[in-house]
Parts: sequence; C-alpha cells; structure tokens
Amino acid sequence: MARPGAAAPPTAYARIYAVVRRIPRGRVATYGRVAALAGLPRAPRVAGYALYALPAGSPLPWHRVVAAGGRLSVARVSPDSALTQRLRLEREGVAFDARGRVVLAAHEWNGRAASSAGAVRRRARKR
DNA sequence: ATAATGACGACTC
DNA sequence: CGAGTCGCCATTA
Repeated sequence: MARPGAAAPPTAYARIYAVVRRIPRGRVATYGRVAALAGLPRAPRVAGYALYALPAGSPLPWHRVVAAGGRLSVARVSPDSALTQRLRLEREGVAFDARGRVVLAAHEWNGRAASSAGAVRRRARKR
C-alpha cells in the first residue's frame, strides 16, 4: 500500500495470530515456536500474552498452541479452557500421554508445510 | 515515559 | 517429577 510515512507496523499480536492460524489441523505448536515464526524468537511470553488477550469465539485455533513439553499452560488461568483444548486436540487426532501432555514428538509443528500423512509417525521417547 | 505483568522457556535444587 | 528462579519481550496500567 502506497502510504508513505504512514506505514502502520503490524503489532506482534497480528503476527502471532497469523502464525497460529497457519497451524495445520492435527498439529500443535509451542508458544516459543509460534513466537519465533512470528518474528519474536525470544518472546514466547508475548505469544501467550497475545492469546490471553484473544477474545472468546475467535476463529483462531488457539487450542493448537501449547507450552513447552506439550503442557497446557492455559490451565493456569482457566482449567476449563484446558479441558476444552484437550478435547479439541484429541478430536483432531492429537495424542496425549498419561500425564495429559501432548506428544510433541509426533505432532509438533515446525512451521513447514505438513509432510505426507503418516510421515509424522515419530515415536515418543518416554522421558 | 516508567513500572509491573504475563496462556513462556530453560536451568537449578 | 515438582517447585523455584532468571531472562526475555511486548502490552497494559
């Protein structure tokens, strides 16, 4: 857009939202990964901040964003939301371990286009 | 403009 | 594995 001098810089929010929206179904991304893809590799907190400010009913698949280790950090502010997130992910085919953590080893999205179906079949190493 | 916060991450005990 | 601490950055008050 030709708007010299008025280049409204997209806030970190917009970038983060854009990245989250790109997460393929059945895959999950960590806050740090989303932040990095958004251009803030050192601001995983900002990603969380953005989602926190996210209004309910947003078309944004926020449930595909999990904390490091596949844990649902959302539980810190709303245990109920954590349950919703888990149910949604399971419905998309995302596997959880006995501790209620997402098996990142098999569903972590690296920001690249999804490989062939089934290519993600990487066994999760149990701690 | 300064201070405080926070859906985090990684490290240490 | 659990809890605590520091560092990081952008947003909010």
